[in-house]
Amino acid sequence: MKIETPTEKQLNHLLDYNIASLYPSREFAVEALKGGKQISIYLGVDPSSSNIHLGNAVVLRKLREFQNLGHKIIFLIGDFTGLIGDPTDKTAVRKQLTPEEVKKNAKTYKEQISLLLDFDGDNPAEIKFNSKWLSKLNFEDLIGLAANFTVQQMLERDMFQERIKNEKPIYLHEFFYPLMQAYDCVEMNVDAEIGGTDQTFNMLVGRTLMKSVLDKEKLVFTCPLLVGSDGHKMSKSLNNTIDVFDTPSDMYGKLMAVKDELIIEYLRMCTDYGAEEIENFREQIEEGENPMEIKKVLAFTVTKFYHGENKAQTAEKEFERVVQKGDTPTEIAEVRIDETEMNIVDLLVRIGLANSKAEAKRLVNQDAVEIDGSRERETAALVKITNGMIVKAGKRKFARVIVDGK
RNA sequence: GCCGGGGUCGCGUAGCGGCAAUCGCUCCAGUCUGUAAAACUGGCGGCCGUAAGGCCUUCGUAGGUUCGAGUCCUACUCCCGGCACCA
Repeated sequence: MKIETPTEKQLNHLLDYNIASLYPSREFAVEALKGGKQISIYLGVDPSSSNIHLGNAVVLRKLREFQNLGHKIIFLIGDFTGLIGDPTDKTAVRKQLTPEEVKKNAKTYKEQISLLLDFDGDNPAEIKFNSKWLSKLNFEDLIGLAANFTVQQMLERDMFQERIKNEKPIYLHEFFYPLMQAYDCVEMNVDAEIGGTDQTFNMLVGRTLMKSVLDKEKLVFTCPLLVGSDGHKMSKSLNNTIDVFDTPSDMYGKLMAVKDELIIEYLRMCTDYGAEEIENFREQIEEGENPMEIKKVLAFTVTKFYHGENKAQTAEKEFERVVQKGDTPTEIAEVRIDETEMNIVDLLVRIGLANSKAEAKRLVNQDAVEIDGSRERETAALVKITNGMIVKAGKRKFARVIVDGK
């Protein structure tokens, strides 16, 4: 199928921006893409977590770029591979998902990636599930597949080397993961695959297989990995992800919590700002501009991308009010109480601002508790309960007390 | 099957038979600032007590020894490594 020939600029952006490496080579990719011929490119994702985060979004946005240029996008949900567990970058063996978990996670994916890929229009992205073909393979097929690779090739993988060194187990089934992923490519007969740099090995196994089975040179694009807001690997277990489904204020707040040193990296990987604009931001920070201001641009831009301008603005105003100025948020949880007077510690537990009395006391002793704006320092204090009273514990925990008159 | 290592606060760890129990991370709070960034300080099992303090519960499970057990013994259980068996 013919599509419009990309401009030099589009092509360069596509192949250089937020791309870590290209296989077999950049020249090969240029050749494949400049002719105005539609290629099919896919991204495979394990439904191991139900949330798509900004790290996943880097790759998805790159896919969108391909889509906008007229290329065919396939989003493959690894509902079958998820059952086995990708051994990638795990020192220990990954927990295998139950079919229920896989199903549940896969379900929410489409909604989330609709924010990033176009599922309508005349070139809609397509979703596929690899259980469709992988579950049909029999043992004979599997052996045939496995015969394309040597154990040495599999063991080449850094992570396996690491495990051998540390005397950690490598289970046989872990070799099947790249094999299955490779089979996905063959089955879909795609022209290209994209993924994070952590997927390089798996994607290259697919390249090898396509070459030997279909005599086809599959293009492989790897995207750099976005680090979490704290600078560590972005991972759900480290609790440092920013999810595309986060509420606007959460998203905005989490982005503001990104370390200063990561601002530029986040701008480059999570926004549509071009290289010159980002260079501009970098210079501004270097010249002494308050990084906070740039971070607000980042937070706003990203929040706007996922939630729209209005909600992003609301989130920004809320952040300025609550966090920067220390005011009360507009939305506060309400708690009904039918007492007229309560000990401060009991009150904190009752309205859910503390999990235990000991914790509540700690908060009071740490000067973290305010009632209607005045700080409460005595754990023995009795508090008169008044309707609409606002209790604050720490910077972010608020509750409004509603007197439940009987 | 045999040998060895291990299961302690969310995670990772320390712990001569004698203090809810080390350290790092996360986390929470305060100060400051420029934000929920950075830095600094403090906290981080529960209940009672204004407090000093008291009590209770916790180191895989169940027993035992002991004035006293995370620490010693026995059984069980789960995890990890090696060897053996096997082709």
